[in-house]
This record gives sequence, C-alpha cells and structure tokens, in this order.
Amino acid sequence: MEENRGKRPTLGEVAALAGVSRSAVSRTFTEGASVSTLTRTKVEKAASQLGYRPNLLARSLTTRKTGLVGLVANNFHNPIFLEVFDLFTRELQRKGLRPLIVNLTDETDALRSVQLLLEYQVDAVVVASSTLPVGFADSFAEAGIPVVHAFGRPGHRKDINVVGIDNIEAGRLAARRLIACGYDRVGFLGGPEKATSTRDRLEGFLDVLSDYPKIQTRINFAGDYTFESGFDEMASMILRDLGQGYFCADDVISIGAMSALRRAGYRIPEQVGIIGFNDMEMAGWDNVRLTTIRQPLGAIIKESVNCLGQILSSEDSKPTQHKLFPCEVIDRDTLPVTS
Amino acid sequence: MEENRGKRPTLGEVAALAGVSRSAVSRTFTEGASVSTLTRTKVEKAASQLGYRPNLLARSLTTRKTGLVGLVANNFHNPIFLEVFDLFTRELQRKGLRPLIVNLTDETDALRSVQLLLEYQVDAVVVASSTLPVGFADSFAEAGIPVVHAFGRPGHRKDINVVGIDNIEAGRLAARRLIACGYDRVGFLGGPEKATSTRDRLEGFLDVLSDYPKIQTRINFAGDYTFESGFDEMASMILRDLGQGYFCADDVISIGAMSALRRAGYRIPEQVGIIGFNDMEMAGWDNVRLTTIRQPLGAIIKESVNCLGQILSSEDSKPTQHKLFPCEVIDRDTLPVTS
DNA sequence: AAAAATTTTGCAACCGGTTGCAAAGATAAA
DNA sequence: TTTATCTTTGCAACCGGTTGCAAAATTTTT
Repeated sequence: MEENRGKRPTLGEVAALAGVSRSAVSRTFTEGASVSTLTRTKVEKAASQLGYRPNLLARSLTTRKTGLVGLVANNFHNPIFLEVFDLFTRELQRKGLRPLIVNLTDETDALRSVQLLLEYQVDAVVVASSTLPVGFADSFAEAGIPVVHAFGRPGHRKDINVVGIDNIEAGRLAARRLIACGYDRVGFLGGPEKATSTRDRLEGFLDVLSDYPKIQTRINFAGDYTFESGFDEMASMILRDLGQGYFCADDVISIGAMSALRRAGYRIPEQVGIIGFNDMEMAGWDNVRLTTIRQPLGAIIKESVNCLGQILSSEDSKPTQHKLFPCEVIDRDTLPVTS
Repeated sequence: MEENRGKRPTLGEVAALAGVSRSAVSRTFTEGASVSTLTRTKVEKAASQLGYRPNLLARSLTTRKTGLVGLVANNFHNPIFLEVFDLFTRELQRKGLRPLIVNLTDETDALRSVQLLLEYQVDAVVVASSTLPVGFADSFAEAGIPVVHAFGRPGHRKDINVVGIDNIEAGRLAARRLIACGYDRVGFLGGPEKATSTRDRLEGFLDVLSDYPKIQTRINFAGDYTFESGFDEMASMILRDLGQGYFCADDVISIGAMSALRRAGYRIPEQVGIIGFNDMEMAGWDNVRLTTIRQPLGAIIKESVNCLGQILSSEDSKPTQHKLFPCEVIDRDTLPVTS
C-alpha cells in the first residue's frame, strides 16, 4: 500500500521484509512457478506493503520477451488512421502487449527507426501502411524480428506476414459499380503512384474495363491521401478532360475532389459520380454521404494481432500467414442509384 | 554489417572481437565517456562487423532512464486526436523519447494502466485529455513519476504540470461572438458534463452573458465528443426549444448538431448559427466551413514536450509549470457575418 | 516406521549493460 | 631525466530481475 516517494522497491527489499529468498519473490510473480501458498501469502503481504511491482524491463533481460510491439505508420493525417490506431492499441493491450509508436512522417532516415525499435528489443513489429516503400518491412525481417504488414500485399519475402485486402479485386469492384451507372467516360483517381495498393487497384480496375472497349478511361494519381491532393487533381481534370464517374483512392481524396467539382458548378451525382475508398466514419455523415468501398478494418486488425500472438507464443516460427479480406461497396449518395 | 539471424550480438562479443575490455565498448557507445580514438575505432569496426547495437533496456537498468514516455488518451474517435497524436509522436521522437500508448477507451480499470506504465519504467507520462476524471493524473504523481497534463486544467496538486488553454476565456470568446450576432436566445451545447473543460467553458460563457440579462440562455450537454451525440442532443432541442445560436463543445459535435438542424429544415447560418470548438482540419473543408474556436494545438504540444524535456534533463525537480494558451475565433460560414 | 516420490526452497550464476576506482600509460612541466 | 598531471583502461561490483540445480521439506507409498 505504501510507497516512499520516487524510489521504487525491489525484489530484494520485498524478500527481506517477507523473510524469504529473492527467488521466492520472483516466483510469486511468475506465472506457474513453484511456490507454496504460505510463502506466497507472506510475499504478497510484503509486496503490497511496499507497493512493489516487478520491473518488466529487468525481467525481459532474462526472459527475452519485452511485451513491446513496434507500431509503424506513416499517415497521421487521414481520419481512417485514427480508427486504425484505436483498434490496434486496444487489440494489442488486450493481449498484454504495449505498442511503441513510430511516426514515419518526418523521419528522414527510416532505417534509423528500425534501429531504434531493435534497441528497444521489441518482440515484433506491425507495419501499418499500404504506401511504405516495398522493402521497408523487410528490414525488420532481416534483423530477425517477426513482422506483420497490415494493409500490405504479399511480396517476395516468405518471412513477412501480410494481412490486408485484395486490392485488385477492390479495383474490379469499383469498375463494375461505375459501369453499372452506364457511364462511357470513367476515371481512376489513385493514390501515390508507386504504392503497390494503387497499382493493384488500377490493375483490377483496368482488368474489368478491358471488357468494355467503348468506355473511355482516364488515369490520374494524387500525390498523397489528403483533401488538397484530391482537390487539386480534380481541379486540373475539370480544366482538361472531365469524366462522368470517378473511383477515388480514398475518402478524403474523394471529398477534396467533390469540393473541386462543386466549386466548378457540377452537381453530384447527377453530373459527376464519385466512389471513394475506406468508408471512414465521416463518410456516412449527413453532409458527406459518400458512396465508397469499405475495407474491413476491424477484421484486418484483429487478424493482424492474432497472427502476432501466434508467432510470439509458439516457440518454433509458424509458417507465414497471408490473409486478404474482401471489400464491399457501400452505396450512398455520390453515385446514381442503379436498379 | 553482418548479423547472424535472430541472436543479437552483445557487448562482450564486440569486446572480444575488438580485443578490448567490455567497459571500453560500453564507453564507446556512451555520450561523453573517456575513450581514446584508437580504441574507439577498433570498437566501432568490431561493432559494425557484428551489427551490434546496445540494448537500451539493459542500459536503463543502471542509468535509470528508459527514454519511454507514457502517452495516455481516452478519445480515439475524434479527428482532432489524430492531429494530437501526430504532433506528440513527432515532438517526442525529435527529443529521442519513445511514446508508449495507452488507450483508455475500454480499459475498465484505469489504475491498472497506471501500474503497467510503472512496470515499464516510463520516464514520464503525458496525459492528453480534458475529460479524464480529476485525480487520474494524480496517480502518476503519487507514484513519483513526472506528469504533464496536456489539455488539462491547473488543479490542487502542485506536482502536476499542466499545459492547455484557458477554457473560461474560451467560453467568453464564444459568448461574445454569439452576442455580436444580435441573438436573444443562445445555447451552450457542452461536452461531458463532469469534465472540467466543459464546466470552465460554461463558466466563461455565462460570465459574459450575465451582462446581458435580456438574452435567454439554454444549457445542454452531449455525452461525448461524437457526431451522434451532437445530432441527438440538437434533435431533442429542436423539438423542445430551439435557440438562435449555439456554442458547441467540439467540431464533431457541431457537425452532428448541424445535420440535425438541416434535416429539420433549418438553414445555417440564416436561421440557426453555430460556433464550434477545436478547428480540426476538416472544419475548413468546403463542405463544412465551420466557424469555430481554434486552440493552438501545435503550441500546446510543443510546450508539453519541452516541459517534459526540462523535467527529465534537470536533476532536481523543476518548479511545476502551468501554461495556458489563448484561443482564437476562426470565422467561416456557420455564423452570420458581423460588421 | 522407513523408503520413495514429490514439492518447495535458496544458492549462485546469469541476462546485457554501466560505473567508481585504482592502476597503467601518455603528456607536460621541472 | 625525473616528477607531476592528465587521460585511458580494466577490474569488479552493481542495476533488478530469472532459473538450473541440488538440498531440504513434505507427502505418498510400501
């Protein structure tokens, strides 16, 4: 109950007070160790008297498990990521793991943060990003740290676990939905051009459209997942060559694009239709009502953390997991209704 | 350069390879320790050959500095918090500190998370919330851990650093802005009723209005900072007794409230005016254009982290800091223009 | 009651680092 | 060259825990 300001009590002090060996104290605080009920109670009494709690970092020295998990992300401007953080932090702490956050936004030297996580002896790393350069997640695997790449795509390395969505199929979904509107001039407004997620979605998009040679397709890329990017890109398309329906890489981009359209006097969905991506919370709000493609965030993150749990609990390294979830179209008010 | 799969090299191994004592290696990696250039180069060569990096947790055992900082928050649904996280994580990592996130949303037992941070030997804790029960931050101070309460309010305890805004003054700001619209029936739509931030803003709000006895005031509270809360609260006010202008506790609440108003056929700002709070990024977007009160997020967070830095660097505990920043009204399109 | 089997305990070594201290080495002063 | 001063080095103890092992204590079996 009591603690004396600042200095935290140690194993030894508890042992002394309880009149037992240090090992006995250690064992009382170790799951499944051999202690008699008598000593246990003595220790527990002394411990609570001193306000003792084991030092997890000291423990990690011998157990080689810190309970720390690196959570690496590079997009702190898109509301969808708040949902991602919420789910990840909760899911991790439910499993007794503590997330150590790395904000890669302005880290000039990404490798440096790999180093840092290594120095903190994280048990594993979650890379939550679809836009990080291929090969970033690799650096962890190379250092022998288990990695789960959430929102990633299965790549060449066999030792990186990937949990995400089938972006190619998502691209197809969007294309089909636009085609159903009867458009003959559709557009793809993607995210960062080099991102694999962008390329995959484009691939699926074009795959479906290749069956409709009469439909004209225009392809553009927004530099990043921001309102401004969507606005600017759409603004320039308005001036050049405007399609009737667009698949935007992200809900925020969609909103930016729609702002540009409305400013130019276009009505949505009557004159131009938009389908977004993510289904962030605010996409359903009254002043937005965005038709969009939902990726199952909760499922992806639960699966990611489960995967992590398995890796950490099993002694021998489990076979790598690759799990891709399907997406679904959420119909709201930015595309014409179809029968 | 080389590392052999999984097993990470230790001090001793580097020492052996370099042909020096373990202390020498330790000193090479310790800022300002005494090593000759000759040994240093020998050590560095050996280290990079083995891919050695010091184990920060082992180091913390003797140095009593982990570089870990607890970052406690309980609102993972409001977009403003994404900005908060972005700024905090960047600011902290700029100072070489690593944020250990605690999501208090569904932590039934808040004291448990205090324990956890203690067990991880965090150097300090940042509590980023204006709605946490008074006394939560106290538990850290009681355990002898430096605390900075961001977005908090100076309280009874002298050993808790507070950085935030002057909520009372913010309430005054809002009241004055509404009065300037010439309303004679204004409303206060606050956040959680027990939160000190809510009470303070209300106090300032009423303070100004007490000089205008002819203006009727209605007071309501939203249960939390969500769209639904704002929507529901406003919906019920529409049925009961609607004012002409409202000060909402938060931008998201404002948007919810405006949705309810628009659905009921009210035009904003012609029939009902709204002024929000926070000035989150999307408040400035074309489809929102919310008049709101901005709190200087960047300044608050920079100051919080600076404060932390000072505490951690100075041996003797610095005098507690209390710093409150002023807010400012951002005029957009949800209140009538005033001359 | 003695022997065998089982459980509980403490010792001591270890995890991967840091650091006070005294000895050794290098440099400067006499 | 000798002495005084300053820098560099390694030893050994320590940080706060865990754990294999053998001895001690307890329980079960015979």
